Amino acid sequence: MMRADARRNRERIVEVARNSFTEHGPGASLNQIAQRAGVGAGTLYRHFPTLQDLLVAVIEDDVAALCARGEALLGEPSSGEALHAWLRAVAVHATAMRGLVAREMAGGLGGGALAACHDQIRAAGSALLDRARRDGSAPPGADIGDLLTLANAIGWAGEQSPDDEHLIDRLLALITTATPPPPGPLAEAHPGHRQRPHPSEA
Amino acid sequence: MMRADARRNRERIVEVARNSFTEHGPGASLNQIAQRAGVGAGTLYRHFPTLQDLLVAVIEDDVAALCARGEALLGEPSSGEALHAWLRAVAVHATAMRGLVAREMAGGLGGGALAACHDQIRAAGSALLDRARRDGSAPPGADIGDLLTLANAIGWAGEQSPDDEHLIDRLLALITTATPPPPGPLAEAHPGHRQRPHPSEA
DNA sequence: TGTACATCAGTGAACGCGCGTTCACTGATGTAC
DNA sequence: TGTACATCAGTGAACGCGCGTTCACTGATGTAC
Repeated sequence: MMRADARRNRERIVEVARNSFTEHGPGASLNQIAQRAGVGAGTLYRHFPTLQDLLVAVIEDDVAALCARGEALLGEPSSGEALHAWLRAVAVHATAMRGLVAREMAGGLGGGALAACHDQIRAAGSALLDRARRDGSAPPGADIGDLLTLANAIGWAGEQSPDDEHLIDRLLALITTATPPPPGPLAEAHPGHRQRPHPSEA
Repeated sequence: MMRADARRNRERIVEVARNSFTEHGPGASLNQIAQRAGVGAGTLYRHFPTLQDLLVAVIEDDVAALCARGEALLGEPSSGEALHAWLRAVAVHATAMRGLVAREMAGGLGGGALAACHDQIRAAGSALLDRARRDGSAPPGADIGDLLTLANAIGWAGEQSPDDEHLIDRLLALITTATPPPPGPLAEAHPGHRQRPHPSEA
């Protein structure tokens, strides 16, 4: 069994690491993570011998959350809005994943746990995209891999301009598969969002 | 006047720096740049006292090239395709700019030369977007700043997957303002590209 | 044109720094009785 | 329940490394005559 203090430390390290990757991207310092988690550097290495191990631990939670969100959104009446909402969640919450993908793809290592995460996300997205396709609210040519890549890229852009809260929403609105967000308080805050059909379609 | 060897060295440093930023992103090593350029570290600092100076030097060329391209594309018959082609150029060629924007925005410094670059790019894009708007081949709600941000994000995604040559084209095709690329050999290579209207529009 | 010289660009070893990583040692925890 | 003990998680100083940056010195270049 795992000792109680070991489990506590492990959890705290993962939590701090998530924040650090969010804040500093892939350049986050492991020594600093250990310090902020209140453990010695050696403790971090006991739990996560390689950087990849730590990244995977951080990501696994995100992946599980995104998959659960996707499952829930399958119950949403509008299949187009469900897909849109899920892509938004990917853009907002996949920060650590971006760092990981960047590093690991660069290193060419891959790693089994990584591939598993990738497949799970892809499966969740495929379910939403297929449903939207059957409803005709997504073009049959759209690829789930490309949509995920684009959502990640938009999330990256959002990180570059943390002060622009609505940037991610505006960029998502530029994607062809995105249905316009439902009217509501959000629409008031974005003058850029069109609620009426485009003149060229009239 | 500038000594001949000084000018040669300066040019070589900028050229090597561009490659290094392309290859390693913002994490490129200045010592390594100096070494690859065949100069001592001090020489690099004589020409570019701060990292920002070096980045600006690299970017100025890119900015000029993109502005020239934009100018030329204003003569293109299809305003929608012209905008699309220009955004593609931004995505492909603005690597160093991405590194700069990421660093400088993070540092909050800004810098006059930087702002000037930003304004030039924005002006070139605005001209193309306005023309497309008048033709009805771009939605009036689209913002040139957002389109540039999205093009940059797509370029970032392209760098993460350097093996997927057509990724940038496929992602650009997902943008609402993008007109489909003209039929040709490229279309053959991208089964994902639709040439006929979307079923939901029929 | 040829030469002597002053200027200033170029050099690269050296510095301090924070990084990732290790490892001999300490001590908290869970277990056996 | 209480205690003695073995296990193994935690510690953090220390290491080597490459980074950005500096600076006393060297030498190539452009200029004046």
